[in-house]
Amino acid sequence: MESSGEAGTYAHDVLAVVLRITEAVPSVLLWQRAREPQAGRWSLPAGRLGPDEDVEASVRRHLAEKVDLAEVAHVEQLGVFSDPHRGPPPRRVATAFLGLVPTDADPAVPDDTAWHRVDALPPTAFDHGVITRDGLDRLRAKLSYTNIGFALAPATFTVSELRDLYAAALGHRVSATNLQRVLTRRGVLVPTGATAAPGPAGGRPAATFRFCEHALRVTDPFAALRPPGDGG
Amino acid sequence: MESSGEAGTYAHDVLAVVLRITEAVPSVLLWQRAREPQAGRWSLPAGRLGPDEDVEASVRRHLAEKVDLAEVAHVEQLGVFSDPHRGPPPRRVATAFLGLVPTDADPAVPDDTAWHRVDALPPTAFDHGVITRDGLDRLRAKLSYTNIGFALAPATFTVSELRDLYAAALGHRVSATNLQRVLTRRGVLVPTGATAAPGPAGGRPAATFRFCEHALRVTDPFAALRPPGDGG
DNA sequence: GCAAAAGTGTTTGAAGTACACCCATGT
DNA sequence: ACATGGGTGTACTTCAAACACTTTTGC
Repeated sequence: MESSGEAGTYAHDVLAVVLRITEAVPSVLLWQRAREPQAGRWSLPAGRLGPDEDVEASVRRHLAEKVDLAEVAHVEQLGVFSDPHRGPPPRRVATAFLGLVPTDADPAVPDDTAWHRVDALPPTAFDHGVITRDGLDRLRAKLSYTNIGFALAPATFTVSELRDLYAAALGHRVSATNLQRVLTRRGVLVPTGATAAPGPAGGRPAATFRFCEHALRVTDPFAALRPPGDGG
Repeated sequence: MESSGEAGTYAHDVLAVVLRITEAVPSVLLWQRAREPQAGRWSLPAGRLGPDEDVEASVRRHLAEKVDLAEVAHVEQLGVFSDPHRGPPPRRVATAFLGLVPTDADPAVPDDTAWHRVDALPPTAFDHGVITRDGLDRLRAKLSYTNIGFALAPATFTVSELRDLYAAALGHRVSATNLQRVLTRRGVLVPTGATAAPGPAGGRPAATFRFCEHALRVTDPFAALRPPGDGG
């Protein structure tokens, strides 16, 4: 048992929506609660904020218990969830993060932990279903105006493979032709020079690419109201 | 004096970057600390998260002590600031918000509180300078792809007046011609039918407009990778 | 009439979608 | 040969910036 602490102080949790594209659909990393509260339901990886770390360091520390951190290609803050009744007392405040894992990493996970398709979530604990949805919305938005794809894609890939990743994440068809042009114009894709072998049915060998940078960059900063003399 | 509370719990603060365009420049609402820590320095409006409120309710409650809440046209979460050394012990975690006040409101503020131009901030307490910058960056970004201008503009206005607001907030020249076309095309401006009287130097009377909605709406959701058959 | 400010028309360019067509490989 | 998938070329659309020109006022 734990007491509720001094008046005006709250346990602060950090939690992570870790997404990965699997089987042409986004999946989120969840673990099944063995004990109350909410035994049997599925939770996002989470943990208590420690005294000598900020929330980002904390979420990385806790994530390391569920996945190899080296395979989490990007982490960013989603926001604070603080409804006083978001869980049973004592009251907890949580800072949520979005984490992304490339498809070529297949991190080992503990027995109680598994990837779940976001379109068919199992019963989730507390507000974790809502938070997962927020994470996916953030990813979808940023695919359009940043290079965040680097965190979903393998080290090298063909445009077709990348197209499938984007289509899975966005939930709608994506044209390989246009995807290549958009990302090339923005300078986020670099050809490796190598080509991939065709499949068993034949076809022209595909050129392979990689992302130029592996840090988040906004590639389409504003659609309108740019400073004068800035092109357009 | 206050103790540091039970291990693993932290005081949670909420604070607000309240912005308003004054004298053709963005200003932020700050109050001067009378007591240690950081006596004499200027702080963002802030307060402790209460036991029965979420962070947004809390920031509204604390803001009400500094400004008339009815004059804050928009509030949104910026993020969590949690560096263990962002202030003196005991450690405090803070959720920051952005608040916007229209130019036609001139809220009464307490004696210790004043608007300060963001381009000439006085010495700020803790990390409040950085947080202020974050708030301004958020405002600038959203001016381009949302209708957030409604929260800066008076109830009705001419396009010239609106142009001056946008230019002040963005920090660069804005063309009234193009501003009107962009906002009209997006359906965020509505003509009132009335016209404003010309100034003493003459000139054609300006038509007046108002914002169609007074809730935040994303008007330019994605520049690229839209679903097929969605125009383009 | 003239200056000042508002507003419209039009040109230019960039970005993105759609689609036709060519290329390289396997069987 | 021909099917299969990869890639380029190009037309079309939308959006927004730039700028010339017209409109309506005060003096």
